[in-house]
Parts: sequence; structure tokens; C-alpha cells
Amino acid sequence: MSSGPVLLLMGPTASGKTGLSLELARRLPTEIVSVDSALVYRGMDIGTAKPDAAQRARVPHHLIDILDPSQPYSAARFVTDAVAAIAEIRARGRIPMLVGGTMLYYRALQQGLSELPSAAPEVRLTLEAEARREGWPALHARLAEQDPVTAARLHPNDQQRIQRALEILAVTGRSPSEFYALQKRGALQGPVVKVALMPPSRTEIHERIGRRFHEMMAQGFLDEVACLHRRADLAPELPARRAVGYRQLWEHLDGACSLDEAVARGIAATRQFAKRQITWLRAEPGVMALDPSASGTLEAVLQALQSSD
RNA sequence: GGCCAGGUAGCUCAGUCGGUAGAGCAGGGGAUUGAAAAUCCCCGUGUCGGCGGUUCGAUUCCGUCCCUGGCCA
Repeated sequence: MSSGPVLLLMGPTASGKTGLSLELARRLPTEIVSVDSALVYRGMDIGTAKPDAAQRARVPHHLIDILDPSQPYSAARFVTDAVAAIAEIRARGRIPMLVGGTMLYYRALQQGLSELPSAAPEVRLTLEAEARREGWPALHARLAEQDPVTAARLHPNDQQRIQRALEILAVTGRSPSEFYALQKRGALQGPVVKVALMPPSRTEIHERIGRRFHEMMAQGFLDEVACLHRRADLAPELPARRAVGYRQLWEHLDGACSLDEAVARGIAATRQFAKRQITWLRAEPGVMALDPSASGTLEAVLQALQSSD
């Protein structure tokens, strides 16, 4: 099958990815594949800055609103879903444009994931109970006995990764490092054009984030969270509950802090999120970084695409 | 105007029985394999409100002035 170019449009939160993607779609025969762990959830629109109905009517969007917030999503599922979407888009003779800020998903797609078992909720519950009794450093010590290589890479406080490593051991009886040692394969075929929207200064990113958070509040973000808050089935450990902004407003609805306080914390959490995204971006090879507010950004992307095939 | 309590990191505060100071938050850097908008690691020099005095040495004691909050007029 023919493989035209794929465009990856990256960038920290609030850098203008959605806006640029829609402009590009006006000039190119393209469809958008969202690379965002929060846009997959229905009913989480305002706080995720999800493209609205009108925008989605103009350009086909994929991997948005595919799950209820009670469901977990994963990098592995993203790879499967994205590969399928890319194939469909190409079959229609169009250019797949991947847009979003979940950097792990880009890495998983480009470099592949090891062939690991998927999450086993019962095992996780057991491990959590043990951690409550003994503490994560004790579980880290146990991991060190069974898989010293992996344990050496993980800090004794890194509960999430210690839990995952012990989960792999419990499910397969084999050590995670055995799986990691095997060659993995990326899933992207054909030429890839990587673009990152990067505001020229951190201050500007912070301003964009603050401005946008207040806009979200004006659009009814709190009501949106209240709607989720009313549901009895959304446990605190669900990914949807941990999304930036949602988590802080939820805490306010629980009575833990004032609304002003929650907004301030939400903005800070968004800035920290952007910082982590930028750390990924600095390590990402072959990215063309563009200033979102400069003129000629659109043309630069069009040109890069043209010279790719 | 009087009395009281404060003025220490960007913010909230701790502390120094006199030897120039440290937490949380914010902020910066990094890691990142089925939760990733997650999880975790590393990073703390700031006229200790100003000016004088005592002292070998003052952010700490004394005086005075300025500022903030409270109470009384």
C-alpha cells in the first residue's frame, strides 16, 4: 500500500495546535487524528479544549469522544487506534495529520511498545493494598529481588512504575527487563513530518495558559466538572478524574478549597504539564519548532510537507 | 492619636538563647514502555522593612522611623 507523508503536529498545551490544524485542513486534503489522552472522553469538552462540533464538521477528526470517562485508555490502545485511523485516511487518499500533546503516545507510535500484558486491575488492587501496609519502598525491594535491572531504573517512590513492573511479573511470571530487551517496532510507515508549536518564551506559555483557563471558566468549565462530580461511578484513580483542571475543580466541589484556590491550582498544574511536554519535545528528534504567533508558520508546514515526498 | 501583633525566598510561614537562615507552595531542570493531562527524581544567597546604637560580630538585643492588620479613642 502506498504511504504518503504523515504530519505530526506537537506542542505544549495552549500553544495553538488546534487552530493551526484547522487552517492546514483548509489548504490540504487531510483528516485529523487526535493524540490526546483526555480528548478521548465524552463529556469532557471545555476543560480539554476539545475542537467543537462546527470545527469537527469541517474536518474529520478521529479518536475524540470514543470513551466514557469511567473507562481507562492506554498508550497501547492508542497505537492500535491510530494505526487503524491512519490506514483509513490513506485509503481515502488523504493526508493523516496527528495533532495533540500526549507525548508518550507519539513515542509509542514511532518507536513501538514491547509486547507486554495489558493492565490487570485485580493485580493492581492487590499491590496497592500491600503498598498501603508496607510502603512502596518495600515493594521496590521485592522487585529488586525478582528483577534487579528494572528495580535499578526505578526510584523506590515511583509507585506507578513499581506497580506496573510487579504486575508484569505477576501476570507473566517473567521479568519486565526480559520484555524490554526484545526489539520493538514502530508503527509509522512512510515519510513523517514533525512540527512542534513552541511559543518563544516560557512567560508567553504561562500567559496563554492563564488566559485560556479563565476562558474555560467563562464557558462553564465548572458546570462540566459538576456534571461528572454528580456521577457515583467515577473513582478517583480513573484517568479522567486526574485530568488537569478537572482534578482541581473536583476538589473544590468536594469542599476542599475555594473556587479561586482551585482555579489557581488548576492553572499551576497546567503550567507544570506544559513543562513536562517541553521536556519530551526537547528530546524528540527531527522536530521543526515553529512560533505559533509568527507569520509564515502555516507556509512553513506546507513547505515541509511538500519536500517530504 | 494610643495600645497590641506583625514586616524573613515570588507566596504562606518557621527559625536564629547574638556567629549572616529553612520548610511547604510556586518556579526551573530531568526521567518517562498498556494510568502519561499520570507517576517520580534533582535544584533554595534572600539588603531577614529603613536608619542609628550596643558588641569582636546584629536578621536576632536596644532606640527610632516607615508599612500592614486588629483593638481603643
